[in-house]
Amino acid sequence: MNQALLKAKAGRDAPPRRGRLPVDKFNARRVELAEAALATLADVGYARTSLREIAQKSEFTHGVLHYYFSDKFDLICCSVRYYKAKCVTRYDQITATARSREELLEGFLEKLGETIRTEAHMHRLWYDLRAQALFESAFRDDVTAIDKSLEDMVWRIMSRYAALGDKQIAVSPEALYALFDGLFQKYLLQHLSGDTDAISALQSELRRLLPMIG
Amino acid sequence: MNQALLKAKAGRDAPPRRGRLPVDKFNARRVELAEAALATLADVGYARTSLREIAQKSEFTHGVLHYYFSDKFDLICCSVRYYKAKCVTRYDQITATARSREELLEGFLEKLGETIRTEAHMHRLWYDLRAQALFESAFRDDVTAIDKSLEDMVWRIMSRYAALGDKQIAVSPEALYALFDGLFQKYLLQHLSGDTDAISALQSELRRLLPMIG
DNA sequence: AGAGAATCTTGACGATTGTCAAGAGATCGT
DNA sequence: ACGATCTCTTGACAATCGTCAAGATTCTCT
Repeated sequence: MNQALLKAKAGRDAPPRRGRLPVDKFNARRVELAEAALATLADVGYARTSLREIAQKSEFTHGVLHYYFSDKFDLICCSVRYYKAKCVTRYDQITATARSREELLEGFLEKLGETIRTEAHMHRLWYDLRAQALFESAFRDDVTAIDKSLEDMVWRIMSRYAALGDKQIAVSPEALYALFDGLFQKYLLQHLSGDTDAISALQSELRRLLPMIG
Repeated sequence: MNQALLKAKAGRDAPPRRGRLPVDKFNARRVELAEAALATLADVGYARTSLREIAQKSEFTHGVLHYYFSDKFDLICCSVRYYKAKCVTRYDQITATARSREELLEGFLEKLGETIRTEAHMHRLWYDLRAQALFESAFRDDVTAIDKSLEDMVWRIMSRYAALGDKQIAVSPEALYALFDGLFQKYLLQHLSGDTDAISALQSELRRLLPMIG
């Protein structure tokens, strides 16, 4: 067992220094296992996520998790950080290319509906982890950072939308994100409950709302 | 062991028929244990709430929980329903007595700050349970009902606020609740993270927002 | 090819979990 | 006061949990 590695694992943020060379291979496997952890979290929720179930979603056995992570917490924290990158660029394409308010609005709503339809489990993972941060201080910094980047994402979309209409945004970034997030969470629950109209209800709610805000 | 009781426990909603008389005493103890469950959920979160820890917060031992509830799920569902009644009347007093927009706004913000300061653990319990409902369908009906009654509560406050200024509310009840809820959750996390300015930040955010909405 | 390091599997450990059965204690009608 | 019923405790169970150590396997470099 590599002693330098263990030290790196203990400190939960520094990139691990390997004895030999392939530090990328090591990190690649960490990411691979983090993805398995995210899949498990999305499937059964934080409360019922176990290391053995995570390992079962990877191509390894449960013992390997303690080779790449110091403990369960380290693994889940790493997964949460990895999750962050996947969220925040979802609407950048449509924001950059849309040439009218209508085009931006409809493109955004289309993407929004699609992500609820196809990634609902990933989204509920996020709300679960954010709730865990209310109890577990080790999650708070990461969760707050993700929240902030989502807020920024929403603000970017709305800024472009307002600019296309030569308008000003009427509310603060916090309030805007709170509004979007609260609505998203509500209709996500409806969608997961089997309500087939949930997505279109969210879309028409936002179609009414956005012109009022900016 | 009472067979009729067991049957009542199996069906998770019907009021249990007892062999003898004191059906109220039976329900009173259920409520007592549900309160211990809520205290545990507020303390450690859903993921780490165990029956033994719940019993430890009551004056009984863990075995009694299976006398009053068919299983852990039944207990937590019952606790969630009991929780509902405690939330929705918090602002009724100030809504009824306030004689001006200013008085209502400041009274509301005062109560809001107070409940974050003194009942933060209870509030995080709610966000945890609502996240669990995204995974566990057995929670969904209760959670949706509680969400609705909170939405109604917010709408009542805002309606009164708008009426005192002879104005109309500019948004839908869903959007209004989403906005309040999203902001509340954000600043609750800040408050629990040790940010002593979180409450006043929420208050000034709402002070700016409410006059715009109605 | 062979030595040594890196990677992964296996199996075990102590602790904790939900559940339940057996029985002790309390309470009630008679 | 006694017997029946309700209430609660105790202790056990099988399962599952995170963790870790020992060893098998694979990879890498000379």
